[in-house]
Amino acid sequence: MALSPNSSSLDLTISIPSFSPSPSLGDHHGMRDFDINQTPKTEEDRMIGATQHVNEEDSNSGGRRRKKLRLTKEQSHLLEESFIQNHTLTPKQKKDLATFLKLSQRQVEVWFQNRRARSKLKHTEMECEYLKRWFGSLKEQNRRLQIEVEELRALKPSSTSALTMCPRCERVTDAADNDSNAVQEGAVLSSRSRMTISSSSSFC
DNA sequence: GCTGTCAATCGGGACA
DNA sequence: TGTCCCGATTGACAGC
Repeated sequence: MALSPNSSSLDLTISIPSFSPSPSLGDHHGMRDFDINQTPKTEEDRMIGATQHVNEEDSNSGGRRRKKLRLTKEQSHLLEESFIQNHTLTPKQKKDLATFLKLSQRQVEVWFQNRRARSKLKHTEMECEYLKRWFGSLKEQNRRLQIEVEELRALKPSSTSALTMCPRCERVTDAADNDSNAVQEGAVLSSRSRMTISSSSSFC
């Protein structure tokens, strides 16, 4: 397969197996979309190709049996390349691509829709993985902090009961020592200290 | 036989 | 109102 820069004069060799249109399967109520299993009505619609084939039983069974179309490697590859460039197609791009690939515009449209869906699903799965790992690290961090808290409590049981910060000078005092006004100079507020901030009481 | 993949279908929302 | 797109689902098929 060779691609020239000018899309209108692409030099692409795609193997298109002989195409046999499906027999018309009658009126499908409420069906708005192009049905690949129906007889193509226009020249463009007749461009449906790829590996589509007709099962003779279909026309006899009476039921509408969908045939599985497999795009050729070349078709998939070119569609993929187009998708990398643009996740959505303009009507002209769609028409050109369909003509070039000898597919119907509807097939190209469907391929892009499904491709976008797969792309989104993949992205969501990656996001899920990321969030799982993040959750794991947060759990681990939480576990470490809890151990740290336990260690601090073990060091001085009375001081971890309640620390209070003076709203004016923002110094931290031990509630247990409040009566004696033992103010901790330059105490640093951190996650390691369990404290309550009182807005009404003044210590200074 | 089961399972995964993927083209096609369906119903519905958004928008010009 | 027609067209386009999306999400959910179906169904054919391939690989195991």
